[in-house]
Amino acid sequence: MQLEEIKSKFERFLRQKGYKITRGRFEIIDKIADYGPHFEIEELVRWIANQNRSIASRSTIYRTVRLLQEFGAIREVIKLGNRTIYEFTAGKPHHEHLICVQCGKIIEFYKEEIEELQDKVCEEHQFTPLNHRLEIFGICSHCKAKSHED
Amino acid sequence: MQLEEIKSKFERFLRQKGYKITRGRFEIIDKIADYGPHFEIEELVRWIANQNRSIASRSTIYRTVRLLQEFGAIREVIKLGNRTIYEFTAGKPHHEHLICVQCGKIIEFYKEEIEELQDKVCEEHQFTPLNHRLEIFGICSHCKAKSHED
DNA sequence: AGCTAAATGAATATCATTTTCAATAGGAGG
DNA sequence: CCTCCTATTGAAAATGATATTCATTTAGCT
Ligand SMILES: [Mn+2]
Ligand SMILES: [Mn+2]
Ligand SMILES: [Zn+2]
Ligand SMILES: [Zn+2]
Repeated sequence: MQLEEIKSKFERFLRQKGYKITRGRFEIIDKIADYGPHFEIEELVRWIANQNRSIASRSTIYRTVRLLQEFGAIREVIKLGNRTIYEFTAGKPHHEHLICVQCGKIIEFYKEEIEELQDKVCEEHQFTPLNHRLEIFGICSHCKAKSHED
Repeated sequence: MQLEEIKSKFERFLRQKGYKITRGRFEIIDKIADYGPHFEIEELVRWIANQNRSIASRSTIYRTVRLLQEFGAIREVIKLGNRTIYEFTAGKPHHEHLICVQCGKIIEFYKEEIEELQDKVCEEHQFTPLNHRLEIFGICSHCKAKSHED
């Protein structure tokens, strides 16, 4: 289980930054890990609020997600309309996404060659890449099949 | 000059949809074409408002940008924070972007091989791609040089 | 235990974008 | 050219995600 490892690294991160170790922050990490691979903050806020014991307010959840991004355990992966979908990168290898615009399904993929070509492009432009995001929007096989039914 | 061509195709599009041909819509196209390759709507609204004769209200500008997206002359190319950067695709070939997180500079590029690999990935997942966006965030050569000065 | 700065929650603000609604203007038909 | 119907427009208000404010609480040091 690497969740504990991430939490202890996060603890070190907080200490080093002079931030405090609070129960709320670690409970939010647990909830995010429980929630699933991809989430929207509002969705998470509602999900947490619907549980017996509310562990943190909306403000704290937003603040903690920001902190976890700074730390590097969370990244923004899809931006569509006014929605931002995050993911808990927690030891997961880097990857990109196919997003079904019909049903919202998210498929993950990784193509080494695409990554290499990106580095090549950056070199050609003397550009120092920090991060990137490749979003492919389209129709998943399930939705495709369904639309042929009628 | 293909701007005129685009406008006449847009006119056909409007007619076909049962929409009306209004002066405002075409003046907004002219302004967008004048403005530059990439724009944010609020920026455009302010820019248009600062000109002698105001050609359209904020609402109409938003509505027209949406219409032009539907028509296919404009696409969302970068989403960073709460900012959306659009571009007038007006006959321009498809491309992706490098975005300097320091100065905001946008560099365009196109790599045929990346496009092909994307199609391959989609096939592998029986996914029908409609459109995609590859954003590479980093530091441009100019900002890099500047940060080495001190 | 006592002190101080950081964290928290609730309410409020912000910012981009959308919607509402009353007034106006295309454009089809006469 | 006139009339009527409907789409469009502008201004203001609403929305929705996220950020900020501020009074209160808490972590962590002495
Ligand atoms: Mn993912
Ligand atoms: Mn571009
Ligand atoms: Zn689907
Ligand atoms: Zn730069």
